[in-house]
Amino acid sequence: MQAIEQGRAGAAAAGLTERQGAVLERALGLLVEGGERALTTAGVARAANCSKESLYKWFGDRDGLIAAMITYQAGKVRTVEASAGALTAETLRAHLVAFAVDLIDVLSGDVSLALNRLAIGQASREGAGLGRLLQERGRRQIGKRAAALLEAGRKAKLLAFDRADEAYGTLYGLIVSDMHLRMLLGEDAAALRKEFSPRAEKAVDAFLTLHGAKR
Amino acid sequence: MQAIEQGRAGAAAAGLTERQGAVLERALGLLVEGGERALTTAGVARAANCSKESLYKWFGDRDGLIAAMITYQAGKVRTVEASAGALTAETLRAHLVAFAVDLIDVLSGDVSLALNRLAIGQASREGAGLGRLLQERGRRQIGKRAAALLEAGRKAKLLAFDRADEAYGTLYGLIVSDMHLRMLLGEDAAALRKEFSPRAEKAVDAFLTLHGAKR
DNA sequence: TGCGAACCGTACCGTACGGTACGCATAATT
DNA sequence: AATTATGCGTACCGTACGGTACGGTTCGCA
Repeated sequence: MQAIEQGRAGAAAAGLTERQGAVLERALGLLVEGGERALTTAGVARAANCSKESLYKWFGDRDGLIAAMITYQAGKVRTVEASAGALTAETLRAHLVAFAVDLIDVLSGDVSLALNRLAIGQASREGAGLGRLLQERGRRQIGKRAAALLEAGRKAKLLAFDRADEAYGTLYGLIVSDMHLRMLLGEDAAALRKEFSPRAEKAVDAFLTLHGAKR
Repeated sequence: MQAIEQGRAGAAAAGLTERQGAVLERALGLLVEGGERALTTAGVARAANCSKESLYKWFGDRDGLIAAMITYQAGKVRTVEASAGALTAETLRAHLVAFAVDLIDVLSGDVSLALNRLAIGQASREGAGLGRLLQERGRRQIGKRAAALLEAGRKAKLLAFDRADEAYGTLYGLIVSDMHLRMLLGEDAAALRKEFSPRAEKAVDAFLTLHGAKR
């Protein structure tokens, strides 16, 4: 588990007061606990011991509050930088397996699932603004890490592919398959995550079969 | 495009009046058009020229209406049975590519996306009842077809795998990757589908590289 | 010590929804 | 022809939510 949660970094990164960060934290808690229906302005105000007036002053709008929640949560997720040391076939494989485990950990997290459900629910109206926000903010860190890893593998002549994004898509599909959707639909995330553990190495091996250069 | 839509089959399959099927059709239209917020009992009654009282008599509840919509829609999707003829490497590959295209067609359909969004939105509360319903009803047909195809391929000694469900998971991941989630989050489904077309064969080739016996 | 800004708690308003009840028309049945 | 069932249209009720306004309080600052 290398995805680090830093308590106040999310607030600072988004240019928010510590108090506002605490409010967003409580809002995320409400969302995780009871879904979108629990995310009412009155409920957030009550849970965070602040007034609705402050909520509207700080975030402008209910959608602004949600957007701030997404940005705040994305700011909390930090991924380890790829080690710049020498890359062998074994270390590459280990890094890929670690990436797979971290990816599943992130996708199966309570807050991640709740925010994805919320954004998907709002996707029909409002032109997918929250969806894009979630996609960009959320995938940026994890995607950057994968891209760096793949690029390093290619530079070390351990991987072979034409386009890095396509290779990443293949890796992603092999790792995730339909697990994310099933979790979003309500299947027990913990059970699926446990069931996945032995599959991580298989997925990486499949990816190396497809894109490994020295096999 | 081999997923066939049969007008009244959905109604008959679910034991519904033709009139009730028409009502569900309008309800699906409303849902596709405006998302969950447009799916109000008054709106359905107005759009379908029926009374709210009839809605409650027929479907009991708003959730009952939604469940009926899912069942009705699932009853409309029929997939072609795998041709029982001789299976060569070329015909197997062609069947797999056709399956990939059909799978993306189904997943990117307006109604499918709308129902998935709805079920995901309701997944937090109510113990994932709609989610399971959608998963079982929706995946049954397409999954059965894939299983038959894979099993036939193994029997013809063209494919090699230990567990059919794991192989199917691999195939699914290679085909879909994160396209489904991106569409659910609001990315333009038509654009993604067009972008996917050339990738279908690559996905199948990758699957055959992993599980093809004669390579 | 006096002042102003920020903010909490609460009350309030308009709206919209789920669900129910009633009056009336239409069609089938006896 | 009379009766019954079905169902449409509408009105209604209770509730809950988003958003706004107001009085009182705390805290920093001069």
